[in-house]
Amino acid sequence: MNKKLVLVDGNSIAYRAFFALPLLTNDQGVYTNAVYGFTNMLMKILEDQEPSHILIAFDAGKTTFRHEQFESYKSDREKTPPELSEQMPIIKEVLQAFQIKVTRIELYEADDIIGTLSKRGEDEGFDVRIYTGDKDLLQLVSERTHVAITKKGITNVEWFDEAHMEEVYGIPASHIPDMKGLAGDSSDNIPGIPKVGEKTALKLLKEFGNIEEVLNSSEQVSGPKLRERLTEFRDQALMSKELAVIHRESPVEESLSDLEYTGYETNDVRKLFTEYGFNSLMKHIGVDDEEQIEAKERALEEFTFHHEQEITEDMLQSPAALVIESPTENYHHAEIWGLGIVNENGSYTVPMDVALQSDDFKAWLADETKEKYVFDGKKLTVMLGWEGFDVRGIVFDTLIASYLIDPSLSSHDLANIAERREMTSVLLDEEVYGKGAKQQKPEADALNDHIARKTATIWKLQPLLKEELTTNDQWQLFETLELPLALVLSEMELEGVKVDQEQLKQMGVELDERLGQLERDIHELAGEDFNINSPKQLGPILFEKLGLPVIKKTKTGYSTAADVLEKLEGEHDIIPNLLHYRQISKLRSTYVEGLLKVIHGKSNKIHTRFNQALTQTGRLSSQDPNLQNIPIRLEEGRKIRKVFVPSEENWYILAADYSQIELRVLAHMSGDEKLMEAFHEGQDVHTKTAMDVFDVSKDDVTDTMRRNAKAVNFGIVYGISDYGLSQNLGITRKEAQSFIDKYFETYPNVKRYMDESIAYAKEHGYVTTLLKRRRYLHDINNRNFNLRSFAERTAMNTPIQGTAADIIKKAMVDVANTLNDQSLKSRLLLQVHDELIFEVPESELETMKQLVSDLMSQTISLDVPLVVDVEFGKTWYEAK
DNA sequence: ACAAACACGC
DNA sequence: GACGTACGTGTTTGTA
Repeated sequence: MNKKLVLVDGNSIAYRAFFALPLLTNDQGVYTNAVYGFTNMLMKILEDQEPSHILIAFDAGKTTFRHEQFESYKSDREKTPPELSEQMPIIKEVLQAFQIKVTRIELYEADDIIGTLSKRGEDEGFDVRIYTGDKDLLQLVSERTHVAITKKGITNVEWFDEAHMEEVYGIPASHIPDMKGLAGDSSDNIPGIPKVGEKTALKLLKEFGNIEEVLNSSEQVSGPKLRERLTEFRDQALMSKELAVIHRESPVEESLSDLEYTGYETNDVRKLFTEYGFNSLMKHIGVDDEEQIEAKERALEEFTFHHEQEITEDMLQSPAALVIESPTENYHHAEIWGLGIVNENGSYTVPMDVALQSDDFKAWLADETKEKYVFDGKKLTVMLGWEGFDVRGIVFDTLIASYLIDPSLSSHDLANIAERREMTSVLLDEEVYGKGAKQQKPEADALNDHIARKTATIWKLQPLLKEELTTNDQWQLFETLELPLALVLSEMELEGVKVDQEQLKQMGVELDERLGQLERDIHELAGEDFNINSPKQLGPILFEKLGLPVIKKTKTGYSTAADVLEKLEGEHDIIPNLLHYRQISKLRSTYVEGLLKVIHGKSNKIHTRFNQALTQTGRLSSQDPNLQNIPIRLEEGRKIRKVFVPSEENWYILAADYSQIELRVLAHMSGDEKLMEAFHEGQDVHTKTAMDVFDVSKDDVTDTMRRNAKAVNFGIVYGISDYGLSQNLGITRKEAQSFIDKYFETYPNVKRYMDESIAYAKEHGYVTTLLKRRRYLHDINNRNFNLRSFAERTAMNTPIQGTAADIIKKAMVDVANTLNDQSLKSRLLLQVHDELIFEVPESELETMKQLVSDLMSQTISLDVPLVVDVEFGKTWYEAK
């Protein structure tokens, strides 16, 4: 048998895993990110190496024999964060479950254990493979011993054998301590020689051999300063080298035969993975999805329900939990599988065709006084809407409740919502039905069981979630804003938007022609045919064949993104053609073909779906198709809007948008007089910002000043960093930072408000909007600068963007109610973050212009006016 | 089936 | 000492 000894630097890998992953916790709130990363790495090692022998070495306590030589050894090292220390025992548990030997020795480091065992291994004819993040261990590389150094991420490593050592360092492995002796190592607080870094050290060693020879030949070294330092710090260098030498005769008790690896018990590992929530790792230990689900099914609570072949009086009570089951993601094309009702009388399922034929059921659905608890009422309402049913009386929606309680949760599936509240009453749809191509309808009994469980879960969750909302002071937000909005959105989605299909096709033909011409030109300019849509093919052509300067690289090669191409505009005729090609290509695929694909067969309209429970800020999103990113900035793209037309003769498209709503919200929430002034006086806010920031009069504001001011305003609203701003303006980070500083000097109350937001977040762990929407910022006190900075920017930005979202949502509810109350025919069709799109009969145009503008600007009262611009036209394009 | 690169809106 | 930088959706390519 192949003798292969794998030695792992446990502390190093744990550290790496901890910092590479966000601070995950399992459902008990135990931190698990380092355990997860470590386990992932461990399994990769076992898979890749199939070791015959393996050991994980850990450091012992704080002091080691090296401290006797040099007391400040590793003294500057930051203390291990408690969030990581807590995880070390769990890592040991994992290793135990995997039946892998672990060791540590007092006064020695993991390095020394590894050094000793690798030597013993080599002597006994083993191939040795070492995993670590610490380059010190490279000194052990030999013909039989290879070292893997962790790179970006956790499971990525760079392998060093003798040849690769030569390539990278140009010195033999055994001279790594010599290098440390000269260059030192700030992370271990090894001093080395001041001002000598890795580069210099390598140069010297390549020239003279080892450290002693370098020091002895110091008079031959070029550079007088360096020569002096070599003499002056001679002893320090020698001591540094000694510190870096790994001890290869440490008192390791384990013999090699103790380290023999015979594998693990799947069950032990599975138990542990379940405990810590490592479901994604299950498949790596040969526990497949079905086994997992079976295990879960066995764990489900006992549950009984009645499957009936007719709708009965017992079912149509109030309140009741209601499930209309459909596996179809896009509910405009839903296949309905069944119906579940749970109320005081019990739990029922009924075949859907039976329910659809029942007038009693239809009346119950449409009866506002019959209170219904649901999961995703919008989906339910739209699905039944397509079937000609009206749904009223939804008074609780578990999806929306879960979203409001914590939008940051990665999943608001019913099973997850329940699981978080210690309920084991239901499985995920995916677990029952399978996913993707493997999805299939189960046997009737299993299907009805699942439907009944879902319905019962909603029933049981309702009081819990209501309590949580109340505790969070979010009940009003839920009841008067989000829940009514869900109904408004369902009407918008069901109504759909009419598009001029013929015109869209015509645009497709024209774009095709232009694309063909551009393609020919580009191929000619490149001197060869290639796939222009492939950055992988385009990169080498631009930056190798045509020799254009490389501005930016991506993970996988050259960046060919628009901002890069724009910098190359003057360099080659191919560039403008490429930019144009990209633009046209986007229009054709996403907008022309994309929209044609989603015209609904039954209505000949486009029916998007708004996701009301997704964004972290409270905004909506739109999909299938996304009607919130229809082109507007460039004229060519904007023409797409011409195909969006009213669905009836002599009607108009009316667009009403809030002017600068986020900045107005900021002015209101911060109470900054200077910023409020701009809005009270009805000035152009970017010009006003430029005047204030650059301290000039209105006439002296240059285009550049206004552009900079606008970018800073933009940055404030979106919470971008100095880096983001610098990218936007094509300036350095320093310059961007100084703009931001100036902005805060100019608007001190904005600064104060931002600081208060951060302080609030640090104290409470979340920030809120005007209407009590919440966003938790888990990294707000993180030691990692970037994560913390990001959380801080989010703390500043979310109350602003989120409040703007609150406002337009409230306006939507107001508008929908008023249209209804006044029996107007006009219909709300779309929302695009700060604007509402309607279709309006000619006879209502004047009424609507006034009404919509008034309702939107008065839906909430701020200390600055909310200004609404209203436009209309025969198409969306003309409503500008 | 999934990731990467790119581009559109706010 | 480096982390990776507003959010969301959709398209295409290219690989597993």
